[in-house]
Amino acid sequence: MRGRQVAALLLREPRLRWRVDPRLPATIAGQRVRDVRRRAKYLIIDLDAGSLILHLGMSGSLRMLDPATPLEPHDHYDLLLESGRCLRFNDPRRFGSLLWSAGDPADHPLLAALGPEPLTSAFNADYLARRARGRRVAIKQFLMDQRVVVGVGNIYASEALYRAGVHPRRAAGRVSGARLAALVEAIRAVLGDAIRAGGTTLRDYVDADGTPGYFRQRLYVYERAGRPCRRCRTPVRHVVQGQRSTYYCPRCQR
DNA sequence: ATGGGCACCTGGCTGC
DNA sequence: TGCAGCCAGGTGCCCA
Repeated sequence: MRGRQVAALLLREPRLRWRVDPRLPATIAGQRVRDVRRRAKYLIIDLDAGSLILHLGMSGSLRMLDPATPLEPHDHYDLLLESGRCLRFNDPRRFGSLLWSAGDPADHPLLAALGPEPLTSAFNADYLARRARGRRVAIKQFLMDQRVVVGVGNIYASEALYRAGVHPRRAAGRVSGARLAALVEAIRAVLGDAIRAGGTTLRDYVDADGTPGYFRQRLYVYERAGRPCRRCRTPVRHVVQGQRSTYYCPRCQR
């Protein structure tokens, strides 16, 4: 997409997580794509006069295809390029978003308070200890708080806690410095491993080429309730925290 | 400031 | 075969 010009935005269904501004197609038509990048789970498409901020939510996907490709249910918008290609967004649950930022997207309200990227040096044991101090929220929910660290979703939170040997219900402020350091490394490792495996396909996730991710086979606890812990054979437990499923080994995680 | 719960929405699966 | 109930990869917002 880089260097191409936006020919049009075809907005079929503006009712996404936030209603897409009906003036957006007129705003971006004719602008050149200066860069395509990512911050947390937001995709940022920098144009001449501002940036598009996209999010896939739980069920969203983007495909680069020929604009003549027949529409499928939940194809909510097409970003047409002057090159003749088309970026098509599909999202059954409509938890995804399409926003416009006229200034620096880092200052956009949704991005301004985000925590560090987990694979950078800014995310380290000292940082995590400082943020966790005094916090009584469960460590699992703390790790999923995007103001603390971005990118750790429901699957990888459980997996990282397992790898670090930390009980998901322990108060964030009561996890020792050594264990927080182990958590930093566990988060880095699990995200790296998952990325190398192409992601985790639970049901229907596929990458831009249509390839599923193979990390599901390497999950230690997620969706393994009742099955033996791979390390100690104790049955994996399932609990609910903040309306989200959590999986852990009661023997390996303290 | 913090923590907890709800909201947004559709589809797929299970069990009766 | 139909249908109610439950669950799902995210995360902002409101209230106590």
